[in-house]
Amino acid sequence: MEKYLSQLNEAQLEPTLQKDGPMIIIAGAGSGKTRVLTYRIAYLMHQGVDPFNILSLTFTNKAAKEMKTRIADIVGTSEAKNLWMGTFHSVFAKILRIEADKLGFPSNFTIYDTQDSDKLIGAIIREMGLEKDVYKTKQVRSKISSYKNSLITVRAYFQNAELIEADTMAKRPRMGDIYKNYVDRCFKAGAMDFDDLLLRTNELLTRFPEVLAKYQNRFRYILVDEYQDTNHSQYLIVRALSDKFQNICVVGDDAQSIYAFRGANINNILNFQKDYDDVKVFRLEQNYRSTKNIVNAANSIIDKNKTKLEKIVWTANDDGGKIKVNRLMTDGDEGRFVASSIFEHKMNDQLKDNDFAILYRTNAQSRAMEDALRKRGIPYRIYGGLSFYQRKEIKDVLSYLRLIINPNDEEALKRIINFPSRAIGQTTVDKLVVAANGYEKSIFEVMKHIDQTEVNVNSGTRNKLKNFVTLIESFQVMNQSANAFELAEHVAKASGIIKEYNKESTPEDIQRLENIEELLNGIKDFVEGQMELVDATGNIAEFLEDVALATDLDNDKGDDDRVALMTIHLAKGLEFPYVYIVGMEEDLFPSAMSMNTRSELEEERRLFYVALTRAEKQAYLTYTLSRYRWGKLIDAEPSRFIEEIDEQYLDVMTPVNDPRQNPMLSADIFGDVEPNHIRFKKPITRKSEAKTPKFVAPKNLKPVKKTGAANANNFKTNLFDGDLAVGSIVEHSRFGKGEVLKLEGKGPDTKAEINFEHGGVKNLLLRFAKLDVLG
DNA sequence: CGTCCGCTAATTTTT
DNA sequence: TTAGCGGACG
Repeated sequence: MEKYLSQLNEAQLEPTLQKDGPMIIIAGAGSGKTRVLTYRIAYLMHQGVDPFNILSLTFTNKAAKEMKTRIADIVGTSEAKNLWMGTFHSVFAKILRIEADKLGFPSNFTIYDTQDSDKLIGAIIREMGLEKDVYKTKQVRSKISSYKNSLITVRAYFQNAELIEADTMAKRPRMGDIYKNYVDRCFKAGAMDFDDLLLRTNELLTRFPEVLAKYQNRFRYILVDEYQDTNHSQYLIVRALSDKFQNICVVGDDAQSIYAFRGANINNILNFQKDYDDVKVFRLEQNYRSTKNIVNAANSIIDKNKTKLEKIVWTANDDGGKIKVNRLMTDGDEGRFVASSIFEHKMNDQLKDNDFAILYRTNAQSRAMEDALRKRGIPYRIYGGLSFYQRKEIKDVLSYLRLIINPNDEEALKRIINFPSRAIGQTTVDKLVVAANGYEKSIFEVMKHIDQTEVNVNSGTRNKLKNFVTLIESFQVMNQSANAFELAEHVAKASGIIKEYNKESTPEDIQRLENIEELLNGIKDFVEGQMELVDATGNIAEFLEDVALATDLDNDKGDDDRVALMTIHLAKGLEFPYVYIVGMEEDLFPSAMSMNTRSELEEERRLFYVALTRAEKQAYLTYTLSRYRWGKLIDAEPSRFIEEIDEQYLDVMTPVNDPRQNPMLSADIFGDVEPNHIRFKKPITRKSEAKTPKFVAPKNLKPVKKTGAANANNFKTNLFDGDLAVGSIVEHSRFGKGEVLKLEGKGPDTKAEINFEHGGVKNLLLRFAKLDVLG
């Protein structure tokens, strides 16, 4: 143990050795807080605290896993195994499964993801006959989510005249009824959404004092990481559980609070000292990660915020290079600039691809970056966005598995009852839903006893419904004896999903089959991994829980050498030698939606602070003069955040008085020439940008691994009128070969009438059509 | 009941 | 610029 403790500096050692009582560690970016947390837990165990009595809550499952591994290295694997460690959601999902019956839930309750919630809310709005333009599904969902995060239950809502008044004023007087229906339907389906995992935990701890006492006694030492991002619901859970022993250690950085939009309350960390008696306060202010220039620049930014805890982050590291600021003409140029720059660094400084990260405010910005990296043959990996588990084919397979575990799962059932097609249409499903609501049973129950119900369907449909029930029940029988992998493989085949995608061999279908195969492999890995664990069964239910709460980051093996692309939110907690922060423009960053109030703007500023402090050696900022948004070129202005950085830490590469100067850029505009040998052939104008063929991403990119070079071949470029003439022979990925009959219009807006061998005569806009010219 | 087609809204961030 | 939804038709 001493060996490890000697690795800590004075400021880190103090909180590590502080065993009892409430404490807060205010930890600046890159100050080694993970190390402190890790060693503190190890030290607690070294001091004789039973790992069963330690609860550690982290922000991602990956963080938990890493911490556990590091602790295992110090105290031994068998001891580390007994620690409770994970995200709020995963830890309390586990507890809720144990205590589910008290709340009237089955222990195998389903966890609804956002998509499931949206579908259910949409269905309820439709069933209630409300106008979908007034009651927008996503708005309603986020409203319900914020109620839940503030512990406003349906009953509390209806008792709160102010809330009702507010919703009425907002022209949504039925909000409360939708909320009630949503909660009822989730309950009946045996399902909890993300917010329920916290809300129901609170309900459990409040309504059942003996349960609270049980977990208070169990979790004698509680640690919470990223405390600045906890919401009210999480705050109350932590308070309740720590109330008896008061051995509560929270770690966080108010300057990195970036999840207010999801209910996080920065006051939780600002007010911690008021919540407990005799709080010990520790500060970690030395940054070990970044250069002086980066640390100081970041400090000069966060200084602009009014709401903050005082702390001074400093570093003993080298000055390093100043932060480079580059202006580009368009987002396409921005991508090419970043790709060139990465390419140069790799060559000149002997760096690896995973030394680089490209960070952006919105997921939509990844496209331009991808295109440029792919052209350059630089391998990359996109984090976030549409995750693997949200893909249609994957969700379909998972829905079968979900239904096996919990046949009341309404969203899973609706998804697959007619996929693959069983001739059970919307009309029939609507009737079933009505009946289910009437009988206060789940849809599956109604189907099971269809002959004893009043549901008005003909005998043919009746049989189809019975067949579906039989199919699911046969899977359930198999689940008694088979492991998760055997079951999933059987389901994929017997449900007809595999056959469905084997029908035609379009590239999309092939991709989908590959994805399903990858899912099955994942399940296999999971089963094998579970064999080693004591308290795990290898059952499909456990796999589904992992999936429901997994984030894209959690699945990262971290072993491949690729440039990382992700939103700044996702980058929190990570570090990279070279960081490119792109799209530094007003209305984009800070986002146009976040400039209404001071607190929103301050959150954007903290987000920028997070972005900048990811960089170890060098940070780049880029912005453009115009950017494609909604398919149109929109003028852009540089972000106010650039100006807010003290200029002594900046290297402005493209001064404002010289709009075209940009030596790196020209290389890629006209082809992939080595950056150092380029000369401008033409001034860079919008026209030359337009002439650059734009790559069109395929419908289904390989989800997890993406190598630029590997995919480059199959792309079809978008055509312009000059490329085609009447009589040209073209090929389309779906319609096959065809002859151009007529051309109409100019430039990218050209319309072409083409007679295809599959599909006959079609009118296509060249701007969108994916065509190859054959002759 | 299923498929095709055209309209519309989305782009803030996610456990 | 695209995905997703609803309406029309077979």
